[in-house]
Amino acid sequence: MGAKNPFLGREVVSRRGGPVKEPLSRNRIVDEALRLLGEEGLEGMSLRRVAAALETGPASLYAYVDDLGALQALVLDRALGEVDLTGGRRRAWRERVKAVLRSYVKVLLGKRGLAQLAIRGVAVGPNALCIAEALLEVLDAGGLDRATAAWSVDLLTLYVTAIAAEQSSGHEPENPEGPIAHGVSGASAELYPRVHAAREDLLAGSGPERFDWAIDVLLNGVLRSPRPRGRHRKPAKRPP
Amino acid sequence: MGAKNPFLGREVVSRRGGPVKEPLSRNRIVDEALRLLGEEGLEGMSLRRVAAALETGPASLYAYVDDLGALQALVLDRALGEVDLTGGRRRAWRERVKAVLRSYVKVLLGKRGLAQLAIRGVAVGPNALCIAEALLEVLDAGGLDRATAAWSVDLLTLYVTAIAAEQSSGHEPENPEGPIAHGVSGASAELYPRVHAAREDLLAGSGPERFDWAIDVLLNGVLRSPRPRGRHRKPAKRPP
DNA sequence: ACCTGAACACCGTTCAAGT
DNA sequence: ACCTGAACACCGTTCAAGT
Repeated sequence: MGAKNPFLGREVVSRRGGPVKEPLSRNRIVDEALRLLGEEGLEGMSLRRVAAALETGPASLYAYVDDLGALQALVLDRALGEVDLTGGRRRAWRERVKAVLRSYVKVLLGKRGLAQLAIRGVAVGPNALCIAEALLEVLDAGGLDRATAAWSVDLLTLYVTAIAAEQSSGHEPENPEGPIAHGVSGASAELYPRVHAAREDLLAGSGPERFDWAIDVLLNGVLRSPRPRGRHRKPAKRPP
Repeated sequence: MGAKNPFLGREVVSRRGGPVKEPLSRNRIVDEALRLLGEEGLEGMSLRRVAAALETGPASLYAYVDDLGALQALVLDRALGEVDLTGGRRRAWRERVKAVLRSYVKVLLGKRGLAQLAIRGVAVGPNALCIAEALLEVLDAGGLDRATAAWSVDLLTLYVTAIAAEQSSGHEPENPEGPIAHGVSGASAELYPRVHAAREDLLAGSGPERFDWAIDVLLNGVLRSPRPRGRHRKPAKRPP
């Protein structure tokens, strides 16, 4: 430890005596987990790896986080904070919905394991609620009745999450554009004549093209479908 | 081993000499894995448990199955063979589409871990192709052009899988109707006024009600949206 | 050549023993 | 009271040593 280059390493912060590790906190844990998720994918974000990156043992994390599932939910919601909810305030409402949803997929595809994480278990953290709030506002501005708007938020976010997960599975390690292409283009003309005939259409179009088409389909459908008749479940009195 | 009750146990099949275990086969492995999936859920379907149930070591399975992912794909496709593709031949095409998709969700929700398995990684096995084939046929009968029909199959199956996974996460162990209800009904009126105001609508409706509404939305949307413009990617010549 | 026991490198979670 | 090393009960996968 004698003559070390002072520009290397950063143990300058050390004081004589005990270690000076920044104390653990839920925030630091989620930060580190999100970084690991982006760099190593969903499988790489293990409690043990997060703990190791924070220079502690895996048991220490349980003081701040209930279990792996809770950490995953926290990480997902942290990431969802990056979604742009403005949607370009001046544009037509349909374009604003599209803008928000496009930002949503962009965020989900921006970190390696994020879309896979989002597709298991719907997001319900504060940032997910902000997204629902923003979508409800825009759909309301578009003139949808409240019941239709509410169910539409569910439909739109569920579909967008699903399409992000599908696309991100193609981005992963090997697999030239995912396993779908391989399965479809290998479909025999005798057994699957229609799949075979439509194979070019099935594989046609880039990600954004299909995404835009799908969102238009969903919005057109929502606008032309009758108001949902689902009876409200009053949580107050329950039947005996 | 002297005087045993001959009606207990079933080692009557044993012959002197070696063991008489039915030989392993890919079929037996997939059967056993599917059974475990239904009884123990997705996490319970491990290679080691499947091997133990077949009275062998985990390494033995690798002669018949590439890895866990391959086994999961085989199990999923095996299960998809139960989907009813007839859709009631005499009905109107929209009802036939709905019938096939309803059978699809029913199958996915029929075994505990199946929907969770389906949502990770789109199905591309022979039975999945049969479903695509059947849907293409009905959509063709409905007068959709080939490109729209092709993209619609993707949209419909992706959404139906996603909704099954969402519903099945509610069916799991604890959680009174899933985490969504808890997150939404706890949304504060100050931070999320619209979510708060719409909370009854967001939670209203049974599974089938929302499913039927969503399928109508998708079909209405598909019928009223312009033909997708996505250029075909000819696999022959690629740009330099 | 085929099969597999044992080993390897990981997991999430618990808990007793430390401070 | 808080923290955590070590242990527990699992994983998927590999491979050498058997037949």
